[in-house]
Amino acid sequence: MKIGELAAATGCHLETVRYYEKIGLLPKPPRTGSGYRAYRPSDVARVRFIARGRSLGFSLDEIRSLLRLSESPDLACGDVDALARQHLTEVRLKLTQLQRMEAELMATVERCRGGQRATCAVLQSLGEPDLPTSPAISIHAPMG
Amino acid sequence: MKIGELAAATGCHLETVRYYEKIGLLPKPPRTGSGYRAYRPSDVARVRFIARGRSLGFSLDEIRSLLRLSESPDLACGDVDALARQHLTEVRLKLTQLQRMEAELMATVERCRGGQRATCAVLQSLGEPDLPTSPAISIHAPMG
DNA sequence: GTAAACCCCGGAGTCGCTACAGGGTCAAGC
DNA sequence: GCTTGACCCTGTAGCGACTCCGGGGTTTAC
Ligand SMILES: [Zn+2]
Ligand SMILES: [Zn+2]
Ligand SMILES: [Zn+2]
Ligand SMILES: [Zn+2]
Repeated sequence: MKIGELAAATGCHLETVRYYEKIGLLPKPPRTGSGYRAYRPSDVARVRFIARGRSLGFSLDEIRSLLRLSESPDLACGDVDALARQHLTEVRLKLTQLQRMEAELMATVERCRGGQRATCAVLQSLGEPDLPTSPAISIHAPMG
Repeated sequence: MKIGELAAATGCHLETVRYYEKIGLLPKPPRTGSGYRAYRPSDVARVRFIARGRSLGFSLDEIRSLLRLSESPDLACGDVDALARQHLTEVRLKLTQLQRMEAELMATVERCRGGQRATCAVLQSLGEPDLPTSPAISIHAPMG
């Protein structure tokens, strides 16, 4: 199976597949005579594992660890679970930050019901001299 | 006031201040004879405006627009509010994605109470062939 | 035979910083 | 006068996780 089919079967772009190969998340597949990558069905499973991990917010480095752990079938799953729980706390931290952000933003927007610019609550809130600035988290990062 | 004092007064790194200047968010300040940047108090307000905007999750581009809008004092605040409301919906979208992520992750982690790797619910969930992969959002981005 | 659809590679761009490397400047202490 | 250290300058490279582009080669269908 060629890279396009693999991409279609897993729902990700073929550039992404090449990227995963480049950073060592996918093994280098054999090539056809003309240099095309030739994948096997198990590669579909591996890419799907990665995609599903990403959709749970795992970083590619965490997924790399999970893949390694999944390849040694004798081990107990303690390490896997620890990694997942650790990641869950990261997610929850982000969640509370985002909730705070949403609350502040909503309060600000609600306060301003379209008057003059000079009394705009949004601008007032941004211009307030001594409000504490909580940690900035990225909302506009590209999301697949 | 020198860049270090500006940074201290606003709570951000001086590299960040230089970065804001580079991308045109801060005007180029005059220089001392030896080439040091010499800021005025109004620059503190501007950097704080940016920092507060970032802490509400606005992108630097959105903040650029907000700054421009804040500089034409005659306008009504309709555009400002529209931008803020638009951003609020972005935040809420991210929030629901993160909540979904948290719920799935928690359910998975709870299902697995540390047995054998072969029955690890986390690995099973990742290896499940036909689970839909929802959009991946970045959890591990650097956060100030 | 030729056009479309696929594949290859390498490099650059995204966002919002952060961290150097390799220098210049300034104030204080001896 | 000399050194030490804290500050400042520029320019560049790096982070994560892709995405897109240019400039080519290959395969497939009509
Ligand atoms: Zn994580
Ligand atoms: Zn307003
Ligand atoms: Zn926004
Ligand atoms: Zn487990």
